[in-house]
Formats: sequence, C-alpha cells, structure tokens
Amino acid sequence: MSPMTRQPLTTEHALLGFLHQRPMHGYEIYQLMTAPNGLGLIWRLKQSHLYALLDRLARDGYVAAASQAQEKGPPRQVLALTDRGREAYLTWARSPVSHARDMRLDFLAKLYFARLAGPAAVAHLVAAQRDVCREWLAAAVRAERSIASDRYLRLVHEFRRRQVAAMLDWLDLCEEGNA
Amino acid sequence: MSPMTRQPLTTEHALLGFLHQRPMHGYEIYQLMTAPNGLGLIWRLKQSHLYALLDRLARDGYVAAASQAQEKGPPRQVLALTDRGREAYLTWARSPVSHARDMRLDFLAKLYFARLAGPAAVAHLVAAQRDVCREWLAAAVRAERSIASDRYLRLVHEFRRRQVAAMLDWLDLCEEGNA
DNA sequence: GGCCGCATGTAATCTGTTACATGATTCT
DNA sequence: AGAATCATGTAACAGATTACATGCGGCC
Repeated sequence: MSPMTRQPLTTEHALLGFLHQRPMHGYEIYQLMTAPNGLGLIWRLKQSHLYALLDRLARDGYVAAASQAQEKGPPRQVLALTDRGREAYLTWARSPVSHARDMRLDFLAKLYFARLAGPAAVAHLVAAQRDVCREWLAAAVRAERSIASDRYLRLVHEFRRRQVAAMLDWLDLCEEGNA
Repeated sequence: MSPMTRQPLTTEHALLGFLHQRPMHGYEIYQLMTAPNGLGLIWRLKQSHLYALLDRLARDGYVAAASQAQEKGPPRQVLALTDRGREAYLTWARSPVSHARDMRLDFLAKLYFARLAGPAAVAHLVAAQRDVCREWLAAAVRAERSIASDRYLRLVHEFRRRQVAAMLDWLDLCEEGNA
C-alpha cells in the first residue's frame, strides 16, 4: 500500500490561502494573522505552531521553501504554493463546510479568503453553503419528527435546528452589499 | 512543585455523571451511552477510549474500582465515585458552560444529568446558563459596535451574536413543561 | 464450528497547545 | 545597556480517535 497522501486541515488550508495571495515567509503570515482586523481575531495560532504547520505542508509537497538571504538579519524561508498546494487550496476554498460544528472557524476562514477573491467568489461560496445548511436543517427536522417521544432528544435536535436556522439567516447577511 | 491535580474534562465528567446514579462497570456505561435515546446520540465514544478514560479517573482518585467475580464470564471492574469524584461531578453539573463553543456537547450533557436529578436542577442550570449567554451576547454587541469599520469583522461578530441569541431562545424551551 | 454479545484492555497516531531556545537587529 | 521586534525552530504534552488484541459464553 502506498501511503495515503495526507489532506491539509482547516488551519493549514488557511495558511495555503495566505500563500495563494503571494509567496511569503513564515513571519509575514504571522503578522497578517495577528494584525488588527486580521484572521487572528477568530483564530489563535502560536508562532511555534505556525512554523510546525508550514514544515508539514512543505514535507507533504503543498509548499516549496526557498531560502532568501537578507542584507540585514538571518535568511528567511520564502514559501510558495506548489501546483499541488494551489489545487488543494482552491478545492478547499470553493467547497462549503460539511460539518456544522466546523462552521465557525472553517466557514469564516473560507469567507475571509473569498472576500479577497471578489464578490463572485463570495456569492458562490455562500450559495453552496446555504444548500448544505438547508440539508442540515431538513435532517434535523426529520430527526425531530421521527422521535416525538423522548423530550430530551427533541431538545437536542431543536438546539441543532435553531443553530442551523441562525446560520442560514446569517448567510443572507454575508451577501448583502456584495453586488 | 507538587503536581497540579488534574481536572476532569467534559467527557470524563459525563462518565462521573453515570457513576453518580449508581456504581457501574465499564461496559454498563457503554451500553447506556450507545442505547437508543441515550447520550450516545450526541457523543461518540469508542469502547477503548471509554476504558482509557475510566483508568485515568481511577488513577486520579475520582473513582474506585472493585473487581467483582461473576458466575459466568470474566470478573468485572465495578466503579464507584469517591468523595472527590462526587464533589467534582457536582461542581461540574451545577455550573454553566463558560465557552460558547462548548455549548453543544457540554451543556447538552449537563442538561441530560440535570433532568435525571429533577426539575429544580434543570431550572437552576438553565438560569445560570442564561446569565452566561446574556453576557456573551452583550460582549458580542459591544464588539460589533466597537469596530463599525471592517465589514468582515462585523460579520464575524454578527455570526456569534446570532448563534448566542438562538441559544437563549432555546434555553427557554428547556424549562417549558419543567414546572 | 462460527458468529455475536459481553467485557476489558494496549498501543499508535493525529492535532493542537505550550514552553522554551536562539540569534540578529532596531529602538530608546 | 536593555527592551522590543524580527525570524525560525525543537521538544514535550494533552486529548481524541482508532486499530488491534483478548477471552469467555451462548446461540444457530
């Protein structure tokens, strides 16, 4: 068996998202993350973790590192997406979130990059996510009807239903002023 | 430095919750979890993980194991709460969830056990959680007002605000028919 | 004999978090 | 001289998930 090619996860995909804008070195990504109004407000990422993730992305062939000497200071590792990295990023960036529990981090990250890519990307992403959320909602409603007996389980499904409904309302908001 | 006494986490607290009802062996908890209408519908717990957690709870002095021979089959480890375990459980069970991201698993678990403990416990838990949620809501509103400039960040906070608002509505539901 | 339910565990791996280490430059 | 910023990394650990191992008893 050849080893499965590991798929990047949300945090790593977001790193690919930064590198999709332009090649950067690690610290530059860190600055963008921690800047006010940056993605860092929804994500916390330690420097050490960042470099560890970048290492892994390089090891798995999603980014290529080139050491760049500086006039002042130590050489920096400038990281650029490989074809594989670009493909993985675009696939991630365009597809909706498939698990409701990941909406907060994952979708907000996708939205962040979609907004950089322009209104069409936002519209596409939001539409795709709306479809998925509608499916979640329908599943919750079905589950709620199918039990009817146990009060606790009804509450559980009701919780889910309302959270998803709130997401759907919020998705509408994401598109406003996007035309 | 003496080692910090490790605090159990949500999953472990829920295990303490089962043992608070009566002493049980590991497989009995597993059956309760995986039963239809059981907590297993919101939680997935592999047998191996369950036993590993119970081991740790025993090692840390929250439960005491007593080997019980059976007429048929291998001896079972009957687990009972220690005083320390009971105290840790009650503290957890009565306190509201403090991080919004933990509401789903953590609060639904607390609610599950509160319902076993009676309407008064439910009312107390829901009231405490409502206070916390109101604080989250107020914080989200404050954060939303304080930026006003960046559209993306407003969306982020708006997402949070709506999720918490949906939780508050849902909390009302938890008390209905609880009198 | 073979499969399923009972009952308990070990071990590996993955992801994220944190503490710590290092060394240069720039600012005060 | 000392602090902050730039820039990169190592090492340890905690929690969750999963695969795997084991052995008994009852049922078909």
